[in-house]
Amino acid sequence: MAGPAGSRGARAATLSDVAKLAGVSVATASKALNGRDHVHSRTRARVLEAAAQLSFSPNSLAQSLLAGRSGTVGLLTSDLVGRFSLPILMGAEDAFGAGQVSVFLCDARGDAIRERHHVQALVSRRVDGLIVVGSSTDPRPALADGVDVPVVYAYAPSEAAGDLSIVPDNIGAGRMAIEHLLACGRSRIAHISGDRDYSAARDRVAGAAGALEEAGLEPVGEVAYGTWTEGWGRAAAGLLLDRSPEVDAVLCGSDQVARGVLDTLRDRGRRVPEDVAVMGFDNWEVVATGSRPQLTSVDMNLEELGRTAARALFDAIDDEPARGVRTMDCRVVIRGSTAPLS
Amino acid sequence: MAGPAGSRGARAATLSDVAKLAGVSVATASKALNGRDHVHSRTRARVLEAAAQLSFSPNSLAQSLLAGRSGTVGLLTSDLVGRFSLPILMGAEDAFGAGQVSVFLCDARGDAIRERHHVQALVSRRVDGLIVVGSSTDPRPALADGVDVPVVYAYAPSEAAGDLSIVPDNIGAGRMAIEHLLACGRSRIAHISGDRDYSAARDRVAGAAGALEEAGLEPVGEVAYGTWTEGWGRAAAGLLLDRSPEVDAVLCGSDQVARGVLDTLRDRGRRVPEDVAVMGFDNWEVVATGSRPQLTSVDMNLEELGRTAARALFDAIDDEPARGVRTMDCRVVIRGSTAPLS
DNA sequence: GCCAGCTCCGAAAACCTTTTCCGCCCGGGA
DNA sequence: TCCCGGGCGGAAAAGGTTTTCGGAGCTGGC
Repeated sequence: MAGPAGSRGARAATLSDVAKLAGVSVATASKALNGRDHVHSRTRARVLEAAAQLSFSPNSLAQSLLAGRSGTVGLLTSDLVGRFSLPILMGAEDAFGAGQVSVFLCDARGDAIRERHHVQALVSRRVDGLIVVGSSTDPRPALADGVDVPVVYAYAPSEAAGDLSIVPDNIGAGRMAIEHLLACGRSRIAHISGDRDYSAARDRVAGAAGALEEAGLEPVGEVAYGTWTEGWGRAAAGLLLDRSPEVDAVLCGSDQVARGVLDTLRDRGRRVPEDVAVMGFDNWEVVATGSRPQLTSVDMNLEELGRTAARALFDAIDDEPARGVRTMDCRVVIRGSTAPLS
Repeated sequence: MAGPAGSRGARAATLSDVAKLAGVSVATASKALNGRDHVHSRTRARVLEAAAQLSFSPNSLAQSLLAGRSGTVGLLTSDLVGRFSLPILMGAEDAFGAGQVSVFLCDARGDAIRERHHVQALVSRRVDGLIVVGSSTDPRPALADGVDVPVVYAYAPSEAAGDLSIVPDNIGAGRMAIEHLLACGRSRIAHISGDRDYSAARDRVAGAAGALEEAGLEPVGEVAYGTWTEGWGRAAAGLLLDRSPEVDAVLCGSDQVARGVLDTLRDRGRRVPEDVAVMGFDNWEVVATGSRPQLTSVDMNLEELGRTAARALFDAIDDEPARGVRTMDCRVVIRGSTAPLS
């Protein structure tokens, strides 16, 4: 059933088992399996045959021990449950998987103790590097000293200037969003944001304000800060329509807020996008495509951010360390909730 | 700056470095650090001091090599992007994290080749066990033979009867949902499901049908199969109201479908929950709490499922293997969209 | 026939830790 | 003073792999 390799519990075949079966030394078996020179093709074939027969799988622990590199990295998230860690994680996993690197996943659940604990374990396992994924774009404390492997911070930058961090360009994103609305011919643009305590919210607002000002336009009303929820979107939109009924576009702090805004607009009989254009943030696929009309949104390219972080970590491992904060461009994904004024 | 341990690139301190600094042999150093007997307390203190000074961290690779177990497990998902893998993964990570087990995360992206590749890598890294997380509750092929570590299948059961699988009890969930609606005094209950190709959809329907029959009730209309989207929910609800306006409760295949149903009910002037109760499935927090009214939903307890899978894997590693399919109970989370008829 | 040179293979060290077993030294008792 | 025992520390092996270096065997040329 389980093939000639024997069933579960049988000790895994080792290189010297293979060598014995092939009638050669371990050294020769190693060279044969690794494609080294100075092995006769007949011998090589015999070794390969023996290895296949025993379903030999080289022990990476031994290889790593000898090589001084484990071919593993640690991915340390502070909040897996959040929506932003996952795509980053996927991008990183993707980039590493291609390069034969295995990934240790650790979730600190926002707890510093737990984080130290995980870091300690990873160091002990001799990971070649570490990616630290934050749960918001606010700067976070650097890892404790004594971690002498390369570290790349993703999403949340490190507070220490000497570290390398990869973050989305939220200022540019705010600018981009406004530019899209302007391109749609809108000029009375309001901004319903999310939680003011998040730098992501403030940065987007700053970018948007900059773009408006450059276009010589005044924002409609104050920027409305609140929470990242549909409920807030509904409430803030109601207030907005009461105070500034002339509004012809609403930029929202997140897709959820935008959903709430859409709800209120529909209740008040405003057509989207004909009367009012609505734009979200984060491009959360199911939310953005589930709404009526589908939601134009800004995508932070988080998967690409994860891939970039992974590549940066590769470089750092290969002794080409970088430092500072690198920002990644966002992109506007256009759907039905924004359209040119006719 | 980086402390006495030396900066990045300096070879990590080894046990013999510690021994040398403490003026003892490696054997003694090992015993001292591991709390073994036959070490004088003065000696032990000296060793501990030396270890701290060098910020010594034992090399897990060497330990694993010697011990014959690595203290690592593989978590193999077929679809990380899906909504169901993540909670399972978190539960498992949680259960393992408590022990001293590290988790390798691999995403096969639904590709069998990629999956084999990952399994091969994990075997080579000598993981002590494997959890395979499927993307739907439909049975999936077992891992290839030749994997001689324990494997637990989560969410999607293995097709091979000898394997151990942990899956949510969707039949029971369907039953539970109906029982809740009955308890609310509803008797004209329709079911708008998701994609018929998913056993999750069919199982929930079967459970719901059984509960209705036991209550001596006829379902309102046929079960409507479609897709797992808001759009489908809106469309199906429209049809339902046209054909069976007497309906007083709608059980939906997912929270997204339920959102769509809520939309249509609102458009048609039906009050929820006064006129019609609506119930979702999956208890997707942001979706369920973002809607108006908030959505009663069935939670599959996926995090608990992940924890259970992890514990089962522990048992299997400790030579207490189990087999067959174990189902996990679901639970109803009651919110505003269902309430007793007044 | 002998030697040079090339091809192929094997012995051994290295990576780092744990554990077993042995030996040393010191104190106490005869 | 001698012996014994107990307490403490050290040498060495084991775990599996890679690499280096040396050596064996064979062929071809003189």
